[in-house]
Amino acid sequence: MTVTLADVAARARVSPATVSRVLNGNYPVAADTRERVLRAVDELDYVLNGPASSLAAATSDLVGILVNDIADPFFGIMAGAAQTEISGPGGSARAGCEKLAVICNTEGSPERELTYLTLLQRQRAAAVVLTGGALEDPGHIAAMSAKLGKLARAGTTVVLCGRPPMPDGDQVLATLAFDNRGGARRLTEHLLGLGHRRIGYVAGPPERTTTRHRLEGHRAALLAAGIDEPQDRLTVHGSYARSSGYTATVELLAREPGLTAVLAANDTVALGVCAALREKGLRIPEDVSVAGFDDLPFAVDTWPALTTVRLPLAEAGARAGRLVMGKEAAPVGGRVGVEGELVVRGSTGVRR
Amino acid sequence: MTVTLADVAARARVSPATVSRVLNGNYPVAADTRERVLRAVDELDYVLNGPASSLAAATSDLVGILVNDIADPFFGIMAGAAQTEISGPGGSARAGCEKLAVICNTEGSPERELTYLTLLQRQRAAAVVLTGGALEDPGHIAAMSAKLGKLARAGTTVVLCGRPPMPDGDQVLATLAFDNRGGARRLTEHLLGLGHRRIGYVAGPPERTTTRHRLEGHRAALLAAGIDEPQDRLTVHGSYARSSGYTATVELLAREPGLTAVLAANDTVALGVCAALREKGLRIPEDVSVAGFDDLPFAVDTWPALTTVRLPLAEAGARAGRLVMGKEAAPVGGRVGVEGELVVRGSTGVRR
DNA sequence: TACCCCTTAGAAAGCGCTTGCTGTCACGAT
DNA sequence: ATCGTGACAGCAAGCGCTTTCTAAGGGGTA
Repeated sequence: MTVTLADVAARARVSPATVSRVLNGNYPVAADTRERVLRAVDELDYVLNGPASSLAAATSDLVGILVNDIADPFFGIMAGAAQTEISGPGGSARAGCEKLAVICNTEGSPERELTYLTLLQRQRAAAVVLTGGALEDPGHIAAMSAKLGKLARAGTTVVLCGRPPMPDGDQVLATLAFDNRGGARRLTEHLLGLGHRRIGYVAGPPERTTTRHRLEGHRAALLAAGIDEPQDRLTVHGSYARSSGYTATVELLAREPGLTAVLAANDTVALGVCAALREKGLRIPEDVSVAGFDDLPFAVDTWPALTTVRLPLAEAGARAGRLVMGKEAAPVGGRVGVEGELVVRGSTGVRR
Repeated sequence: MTVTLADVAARARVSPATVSRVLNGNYPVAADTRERVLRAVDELDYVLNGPASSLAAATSDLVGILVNDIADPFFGIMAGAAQTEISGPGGSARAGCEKLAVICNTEGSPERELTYLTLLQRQRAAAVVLTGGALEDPGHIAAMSAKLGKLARAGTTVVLCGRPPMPDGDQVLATLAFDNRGGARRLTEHLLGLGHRRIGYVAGPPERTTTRHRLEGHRAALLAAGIDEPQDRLTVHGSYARSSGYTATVELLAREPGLTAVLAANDTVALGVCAALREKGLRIPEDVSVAGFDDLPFAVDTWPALTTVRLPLAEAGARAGRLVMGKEAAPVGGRVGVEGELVVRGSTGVRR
């Protein structure tokens, strides 16, 4: 029913071994033989049996990209860039041997993260890129570390992108970590420079490293400016969703009606913050300044446009893709810091 | 080096066949034997060899989801919902047999679309979901049709989501087609109802069916209202990117300074339209009304909020996932129309 | 002319799993 | 006591490919 290597071999009047070698191109085959084989492949419309090939060769051309939430452009942009780089040209010398770069959506669930890793391990994936902030839970970190270790030992290359380094980094080829602390710090300094002193902070989920790092940067800036009142009062945790920004802002305003600025966990959350403020009749930035984080594409289109910290998501994703494919040498130590750039737009202004 | 089925069998003191049956759960195995096997699996930390299993069983647990641009939430939302449904609970009775639902980013390229399909075919994928508008090119349609036919014959289930039906639909289990025509028509009628007569249209790439359908709906509404001047003058084609909306609006304004409304190919393009108008000093909606399409999450956060047509992306994606997994029976004829709902917000107003 | 080496093709042994078929055993029915 | 039957377990034959090893030819060199 389905065409096999043997069929192609018969048609080209060579042995299966020769067909395999033509297809893989890693063994000398005379030009006219190759020609004949390729013609047969074409005529029979032959498609290699991936599982059989992976079994025999003990490797596969599958590359996994794990993301927390693919509906969020933050991950979509990184994943897309990584995928382009991985399955793009130059990935490997021989034609017809493209990598199958696939995106796996963990929905932020630690279990699903591990499940996907197991599934990729089962498929003997050639490489894996993990994106997005990690969970702080020690149990999960240990489980991830163990799982990544197994993958690495089985020959799978692992790269982390936009995620803090593993405690014991030797399972991982390279880590691209965003400088969330520094970015948040610069953002808060910007606000302080505009005269703001009562600054609300809508943080992300407390169990994520990204949340903690951004919050730490924020607090460090406040502390450096001599503002050391108990900041917990002006910090509200939530999710990375827009609705979280809305709810948190209502809460913050109740706690401190004299708020003159609100910092959001990210741009999406900032949208919710703006909506809540507007609903209360507060003008942005005249009454309250607002800032986000990430600089997602829509940040420039809100009104006023969002002041934020630009993270080079596409560049980082692409670099992760190149690293994991060995197109680019891994840096010594395997760790690369990725800076965020403060982008000042209309949503922040001097304190009135 | 790596643990195999035989190792597990030895440890549990049963035959490999028994281990396989425990793992697959499709054959009676005595409770204590099963227990022993599972313990051995656990102790040895055994992970099934996917390729070997797929080869022997002639099926795999891979499910592909093709999207045009994963950085675009339009696709991210659909793909995420589909993936959740596919790899989620209830997908199959037996544990440890989750589907590996993966997203493949074609970047809108016909070649990459076919390449991914071949790659999935090579992996003997269990199912494939194709999202997003198709290309109008007859050559490509024929190639796709042929490829999908081969997949279907090889046992791969195919579902189209947010994409027009294939000309000869028997390769496909089901098609969820968005009613782009109807949505665009209602949107234009809304504008006409507000008194607008000079309506610019920023269309998407001419080679995509989505573009054509939306444009057809728009023109049908105009025609029904007795506006039959050569509409080409007020239509500009571009991409589905924000920048396209900006450029096109500049062009439209040059062609017709008396414009009182602009319809965009989608919400993202509408953002660019708004930016261009604002830059020209035109107020929205007082001077010019603007509307988008899709109702992406950010549409409510622009200022003013975007009037648009809501497409139930998550629902459609989820349904496609359920259909392709056989969790839901395919409708007779295999075709399902998905309606868009007009959502009126602040960006459209009566003509001044 | 004899020898060696290089190039290219084939034979065949797996890779690790699934599954049809063949036992084996215990039990109730005859 | 005998046989049929149902419930499990094992044997062994592949699934379609890769790759090592071996063989065959075809110059070049001495």
